[in-house]
This record gives sequence, C-alpha cells and structure tokens, in this order.
Amino acid sequence: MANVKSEPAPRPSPAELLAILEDHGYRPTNQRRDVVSLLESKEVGFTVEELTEELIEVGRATVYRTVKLLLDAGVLCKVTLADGTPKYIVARREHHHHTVCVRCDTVGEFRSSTVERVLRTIGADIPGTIVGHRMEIFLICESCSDTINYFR
Amino acid sequence: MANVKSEPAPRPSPAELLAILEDHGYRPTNQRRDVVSLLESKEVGFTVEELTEELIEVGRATVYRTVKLLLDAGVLCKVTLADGTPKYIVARREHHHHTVCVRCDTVGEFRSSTVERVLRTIGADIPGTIVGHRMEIFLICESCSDTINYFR
DNA sequence: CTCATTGCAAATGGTTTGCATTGGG
DNA sequence: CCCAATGCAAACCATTTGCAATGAG
Repeated sequence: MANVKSEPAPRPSPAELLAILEDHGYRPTNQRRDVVSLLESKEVGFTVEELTEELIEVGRATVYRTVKLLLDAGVLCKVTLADGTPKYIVARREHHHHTVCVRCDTVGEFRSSTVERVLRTIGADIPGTIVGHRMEIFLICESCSDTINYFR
Repeated sequence: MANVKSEPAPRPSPAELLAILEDHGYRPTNQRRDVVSLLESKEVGFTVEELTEELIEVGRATVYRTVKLLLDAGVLCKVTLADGTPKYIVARREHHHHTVCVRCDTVGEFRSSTVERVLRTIGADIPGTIVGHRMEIFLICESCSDTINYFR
C-alpha cells in the first residue's frame, strides 16, 4: 500500500493543452484544436491511426505533427506494448510509469516514490551519469482476468 | 553498492547459441551459424541492419528470421533507445534490465535484486496480476562524459 | 523424397518529409 | 504581406510475408 499512486489524477483539459502549445510558441490552429479536443475522450491509450480515423478533416501528417509537439511538451506519452507496438496516452502526472495489460493492451499510469528512491540508490552503483529512466509493468488487468476466456 | 550487478557475465558462445536453437527444434544451418558467429563480436548493442551488412552471404529475411528465433529463445534482447529506435544485445543473464547511453547509444545490462523486490511490493498495490516488467536506465556513460565534446 | 529453410521482392505498419498551397497575425 | 501551418503523396525505416527454389536428413 502507500507509495504507489495509481488513482487517476486530473488530466489537462483541451484548453490547457492548447495553452501549453502556445507557451511553446505554436499557434492554436483549428487542426490542433481538433486534435486536443479528441484527446479528451481518450482514456485507455490510443494509436495515432485511431486519431486520424476520427479526424477525417485533419490531414494525417498534421495529426502526427501535433502528436509530436504534444510529446515534446510532455503532455503525451508514447508507450511501447510488450509486442513492440506503440500507443499514446495523455499524461496525468509529471513523472510516472506505465502498466500495460497484455490481454487488452489497456495502458495505465502509476508512480511510486519507492521506485524513484531505489533508482537513485542504484544509480550510485552504475557507472555513468543517470539522466532518466523508463519502466513498464506488464499485467493482466482485472476486467481481463474477470472474463473467463473460453477461446484461449 | 551491492545488489546491483553490472559486471559482464559470461556470454553464450556461438556453439551454445546454435545448441539452443537446436533444442528448440531448429536446424543448425550455415546461415544461422554465420549469424550467431557474428554475434560474438557484438559488444555494445547492434541493429539488424548492421548484421545484414556484415553478412552479405545471408539474405536479409533470414537474418531477421534468425534474430527472431534468438529473441524467442531469450538469448537476444530488443532494447528501445530513448528516441524509439531498436537495438539488440546478446543477453548475459536470465532476467535483467538495460542501461542506454543517450550520447553514444551503447547498451549495457544490469540486474538489481532491490528493483525486483520493490516491484513485487508495488505489485500488491496495483490492480491486476503482474506478469512481467521492463526497465531502461538512460545515462551518459563514462567514456562519453570523459570526452569533452566541443561540437555540442 | 520431403519438409524445413532460404532468398527475393513486394507488402506492411508506423512515421516523416518535400513541396506547393493556404491562412492568420 | 509573410511565414507558420497544412495536405498530399512519396519516402522512409524496421520488419514481415508470399512464394518458388534449394538443400539437408
């Protein structure tokens, strides 16, 4: 218990996301507005392809460009599933890690001060200057284990 | 200190790698022999493209197929660099994590019983059944920080 | 003789880019 | 008016696949 926070934290609103882009010097165009608005409905991790399908009015390249801007701004995270395919999620926290369900690919977010502390400790034993880390926990989520799957 | 082992452990020899493939029911063909032999000279993490360039006598598809067999057999690991590009390394240990130098992309290996213990503890606080994890530590390795780089 | 393995080239998935066009500030 | 931003299609990178040819047991 404690030390692990996996409760959903408040997510930035579309307006806030747009403001973040403006802070980085990018214009709040209609296309960018459309992309960040759509993000509001994305809860579990999505692909860029999904975005482009729902945003027929925005060119694929623009969607990718906007996703990249948001990635650079730190408001989106790219998560690599166990099989290597990429998904994106809207970040709720500054620094965090991801959980990925190996059955349904749902991506979650958690942070643990214990992990951070341990990593700092470990750092002392690893040659070089540590500048960051990444961690994913693979699991079978509750709704997947609740579902008795007769076909597996 | 202690608890973190980052010293190079003995690596499987080409003959051992080939034997592992045979154990999995795959024939020790000349192409596979060539691939595993080349692995012996690979210390810091390599791309499949590098392998194909040095193995002009082996078809690209065969190199990829062999890499996949070795990946499945657990003797190769795929590591995703900070920028998303994939590299491969020959695994020295059963379960371990990777360090990646953000300057030179050199991939290292380490394991830490502390990390494993902490992850088990955290598991109790995360909903679902944990089936695995992945972790990368990004750093600036010693030779990169030793090198004063006038061009950065 | 047969089936695993190979090589080629084409297809794939995810993403980026060149370039001419558009549209806010 | 100008430059940031866009859309399109082509390029790109890592990887996979279909299929006919090969080759080892």
